[in-house]
Amino acid sequence: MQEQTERPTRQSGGIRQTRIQAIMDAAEAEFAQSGFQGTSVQAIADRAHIQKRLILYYFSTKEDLYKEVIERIFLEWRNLDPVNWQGSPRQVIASYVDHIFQAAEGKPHRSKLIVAEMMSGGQFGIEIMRLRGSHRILARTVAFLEGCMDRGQMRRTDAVAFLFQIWSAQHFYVAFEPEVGFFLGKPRLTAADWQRFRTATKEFALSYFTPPEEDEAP
Amino acid sequence: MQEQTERPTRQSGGIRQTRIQAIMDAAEAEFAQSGFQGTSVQAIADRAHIQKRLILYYFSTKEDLYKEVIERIFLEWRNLDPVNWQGSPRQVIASYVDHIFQAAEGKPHRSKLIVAEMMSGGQFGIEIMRLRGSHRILARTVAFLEGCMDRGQMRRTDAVAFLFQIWSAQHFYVAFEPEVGFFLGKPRLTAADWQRFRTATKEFALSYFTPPEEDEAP
DNA sequence: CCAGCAATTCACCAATTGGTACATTTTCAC
DNA sequence: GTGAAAATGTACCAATTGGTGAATTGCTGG
Repeated sequence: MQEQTERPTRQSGGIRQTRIQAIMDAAEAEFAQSGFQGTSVQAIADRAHIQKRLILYYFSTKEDLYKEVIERIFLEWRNLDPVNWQGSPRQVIASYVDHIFQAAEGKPHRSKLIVAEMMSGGQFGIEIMRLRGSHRILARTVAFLEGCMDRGQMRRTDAVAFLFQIWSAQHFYVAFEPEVGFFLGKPRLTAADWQRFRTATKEFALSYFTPPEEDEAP
Repeated sequence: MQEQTERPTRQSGGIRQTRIQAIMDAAEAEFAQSGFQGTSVQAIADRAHIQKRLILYYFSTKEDLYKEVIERIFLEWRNLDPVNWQGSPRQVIASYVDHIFQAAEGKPHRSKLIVAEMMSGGQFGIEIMRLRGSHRILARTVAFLEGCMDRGQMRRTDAVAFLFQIWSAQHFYVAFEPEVGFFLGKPRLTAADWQRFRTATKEFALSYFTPPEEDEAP
């Protein structure tokens, strides 16, 4: 990835990075709401309280901005992925679910933007995943799960589908917040609601594993 | 709603219904791909091989068309919802999962469009659900599940979250087809892939229920 | 203090947007 | 057939789209 190969390359004060971050934050929210085609540069400018021209100064095209926003998301997601893999399988999975739900609750835009990107074909997102070798992350996690199965710690099942089931729950609660809220009779989900569904998802995932030892803390 | 209170109200030949269906089909696909804001009337016209003017003749505004497309989706979904509720709980749930996955696989646009609508706030979709009293469908299904729990046929759990888990899987495979395909090393999901994930989702759902009687066919 | 570059603003472009006015052609009950 | 409504085509509208040129402001090192 070309970190420094921006437009006006030189060394730069903090202003540059500040602006870029502000623009990308605003773009993330707008793209998440209306997708790439549905988002105008003007809308991003309005949200960032900035001149439209400035956006096209820092990012030469709307597409460039979009790509960099997506790239940033995948970059951040990578960090919270394997969750160290320490502790018992149950602890690892519980921690994994907690982490991705926490990320989704804290920055719902990120999750929504990826959903929008995939729904419109996912060409940019897939390209980045390809470059990053994202399939390795999945392969590693699947290997971990199948190891658990081999050792009799986990009920045998389709490991890939098992992972997708967890991912899908996270994306669902973010993307369908209005609908979930409607069914719950409230306009927005509260922290308690999020905890409820995170717990339920964790319970589902853990139901595949053999019960904990007596000396293991919940 | 007002079925006949269209624009040119009179009785009308088959041409009218044919055109309207063609327009709505094209609109469904375009809206699903790019959302409401991101879809131009021209794009819909191109896909339907029709003049743009004609779309605004049958539907006075883009928003009208959008609303009617959404309404049609909810209308069709309602039909395949309760699945008669006949047979053992296991059979009912298995049939339920089969039906919604079959619907998603057959008409992925419908599912994607609802996702897009919810991500952009869901104002139109929620309004329609409110008018239709969609919460009743959920309540009825939840009651069914809790009845199963009371009778000891199902492991006790959060019934609402259980249902959401099934819904989320369906939406996930539709919306994330490019990503799922990437992980599977293929551009698009085959019928076999769909069957794989449908089976996995069914297996997950059924794992909450007590094992079948010996005399029950799988 | 000022040269030089980064940051910002103003004005503008052609193309496209959703939508309309109006003329013309098809359709169809009588 | 005929008349009237429905369906379609042509031309157009003001507003917005992504993007550019060039001038202006602000900052910082020498």
